Amino acid sequence: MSSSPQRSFQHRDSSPAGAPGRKRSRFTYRHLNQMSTFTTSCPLRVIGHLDLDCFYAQVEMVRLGIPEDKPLAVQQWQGLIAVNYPAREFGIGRHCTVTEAKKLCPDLIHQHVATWREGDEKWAYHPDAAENIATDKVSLDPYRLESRRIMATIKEQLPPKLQKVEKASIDEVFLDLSAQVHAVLLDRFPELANPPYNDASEQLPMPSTTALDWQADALVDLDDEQAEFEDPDWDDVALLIASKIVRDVRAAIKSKLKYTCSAGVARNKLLSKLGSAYKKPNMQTVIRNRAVQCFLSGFKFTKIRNLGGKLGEQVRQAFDTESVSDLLAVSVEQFKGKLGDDTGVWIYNTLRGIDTTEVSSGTQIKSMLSAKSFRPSIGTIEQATRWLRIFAADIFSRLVEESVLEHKRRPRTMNLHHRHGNQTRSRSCPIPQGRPLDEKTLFEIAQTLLNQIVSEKEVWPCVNLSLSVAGFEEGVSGNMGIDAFLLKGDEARALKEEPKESKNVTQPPTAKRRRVENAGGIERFLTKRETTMVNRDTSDGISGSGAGFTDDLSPAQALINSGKPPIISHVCPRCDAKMESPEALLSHTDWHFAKDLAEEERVNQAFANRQAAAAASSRASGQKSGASAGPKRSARPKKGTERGQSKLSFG
DNA sequence: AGCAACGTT
DNA sequence: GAACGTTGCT
Repeated sequence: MSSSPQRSFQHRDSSPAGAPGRKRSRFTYRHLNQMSTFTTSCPLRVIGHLDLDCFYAQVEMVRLGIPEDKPLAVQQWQGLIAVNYPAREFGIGRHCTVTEAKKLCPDLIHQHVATWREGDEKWAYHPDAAENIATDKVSLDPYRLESRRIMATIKEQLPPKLQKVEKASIDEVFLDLSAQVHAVLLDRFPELANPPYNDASEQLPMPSTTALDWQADALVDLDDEQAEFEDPDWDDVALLIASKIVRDVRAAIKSKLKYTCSAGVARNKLLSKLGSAYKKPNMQTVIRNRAVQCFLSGFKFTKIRNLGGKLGEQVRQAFDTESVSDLLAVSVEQFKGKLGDDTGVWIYNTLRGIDTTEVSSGTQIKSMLSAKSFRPSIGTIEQATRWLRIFAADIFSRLVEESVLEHKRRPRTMNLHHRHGNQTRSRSCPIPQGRPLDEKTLFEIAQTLLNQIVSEKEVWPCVNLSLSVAGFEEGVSGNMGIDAFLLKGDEARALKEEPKESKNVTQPPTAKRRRVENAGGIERFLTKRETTMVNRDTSDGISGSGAGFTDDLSPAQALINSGKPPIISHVCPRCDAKMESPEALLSHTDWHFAKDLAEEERVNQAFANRQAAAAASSRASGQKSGASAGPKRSARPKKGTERGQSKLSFG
C-alpha cells in the first residue's frame, strides 16, 4: 500500500467541535467508536465485497499465459462452466455447448477442466479429457488453490490487527473495513478524537472538509426529489475511505496474481454484494447510505440473495409483483402473515437494505464432496466401486491440503449419495476417530455405504454418485501428533503394518498456505433509513494514488488493539489504569466506551438470537424484528449541487 | 456438472 | 443423528 497525499480531502475551516450554531453530524462519538469493534449495528459500518470476474476462466487465462483480450471458456465435458468477457461478446454464454460456442467464435479457446483419471495419483490437465467422460472425474482443485492465494494476498494487504475477512465462496470475499476506516478517520480528522466531557452520545462535528473526491467513482442517477443535496456526513467519508482501501486491495490482487475482480462497498453485506454485481468486470460500486432505497428499488427482488428461488416465487405469488418498490408498501405484519414471522421480518428488512449479518472470519470448510454424473449410466457394483476409489483419492487429497498443513481437523461422518432415475438415496455413517485416517479407510467406508444402498431394490442403472465427508472436528486428539492425524496411504500401512495392497495413492503435500481463523457467526438486526445517492467506481484498479491509509494507529486504536493500558500517571476512574498522558487517558476512556458498547450489543444479540433461534429455522437469516429508529437526520434540502456530480461541496 | 452451505423432517 | 431438500455459485 503506497502512501499518498491526502488529496481526497481538502480541509477548510475546522471549527471547534463545540462551535455553536454549527450543524452537527447525525452520528455520535458512540457510533464512531463502534466501528473499532465491528459492531454490526453501527451506522458507520463499512463492508466490502470482492467478486472475482468469471473466476475459473481467469485462472485458466493466467495459468496458460493467454492475453486478456482473447476469448476463452472453461469446458467441462461438452459444456461450458465459465466464459470470459471477450468471449461473451460473441454471444457465448455459460450454458452453450462447445460446438455452439465454436460456431459463434471459431477462435474461442476452450480449456477443459483438470480431471482425475482412474489409476492416476493426482488430477491433471488431460488434453483428451472431454472424450473421457466415461473414465475421468472433474477436479476443481486448481481453482481452490488459486482461491487460497487470493485470500492470502488480501490478508497481506490489510493491517493485521484491523482486518476482518470472510471467504464467502471460492471466488467471493467479504471485508469488514470498519476498524481500519475508524483508525484512518481518527488519524486524519483530529477533531474526532475526543468527545467533550466524555459524552459518547454527543453528536460529532460535521466533516471539516470541502469536498469528497470520489476519483474515478461515478455517481448513479437517483430519483430526484430525494434529499440528495444534503451535506456529506461521516458515513460518506467512511465509505470513501473504504472504497479506496478496496481499490488498493484489488490493485494488489491484480499486480501480484493477475486477477481482476469487481467490488461493492456499502454499509452491510447485503448491499455490498449487490454492489459488486452491479457493474462487472473490474469495476467497483459504492452504495452510499442515502442511496440505498433508490438503488434497491432498481432491482427485482428476485435478484436479492435468498429470493432467487422457491422463496422468491412464494413472495411473487403472494403479492403479485417482482419489484422491490411495490413491496415497500407491504407491512411487516403482512409479510409475517404470509411467510411466517422470521421470514417476514427478514424480507421486510432486506427490502430496506437492512442487514446486520456479521462478517465472520472464522470460516473453515465444513464439508467436502466428490461427485460424478454418469453419462451413460452405470449398471454394476463393480463400476460404482471404481468410482468410489477415485472419490476417496480426491477427498483424501483435499483433506491433506486443507487440514494437515493447517489446523488439524478431520471429518466425523461420511455420506454416499445415489441417484437412480428420479429417486435418490443416501446413506451416511461415522468415520472412526481413534486412529489416523488414510485413503484406504475412506474408500472402505464408502464401500460399506455403497453396499447398504445397493442392497435395496431398483438401484441400477445409477446416473449419479457422490461421496462427501463432513462434521469436521477441531484438533489433534490426545497425544496423537499432527503427523499421525492424517496419513498418506503408504505411511499408514507402514504404521499399522497392514498387508500391502497393489494400488497406492500418495499425495504430494502441495501448496502450503497460511490461515487465520477465529470463531463467530451470529445473526443480528439493525435499523436505519435514508439515503440518496449511489456512485460507481470505474477505476481499473491500478489507478495510482495509493491509499495513504496506514497501518499505524491512533493512540486510541493502539489501545484497543493491545487491550491493555500503558504505564505511568493519569489514572482512569473506571479501572485505575495509569496512563502516561492526558491524551492517552482520553483514548483509554474511548476504549471503555467501546467495551461497554460491545457488551451491550452482545446482550442485545443474545436476546435477539434467542427469539430468532427458537423459531430460527425457517430462513437462512433469522433476523430480529423491532427495527428501531436510526439516527435522524435533519433532512434539509439544500441548494443545488447538480446531479451526476463527482464532487460534493461541504458546508 | 460439480461443488458447498444450510434448512426441514 | 440420518435422510432429504433448497439455494447459489462457476
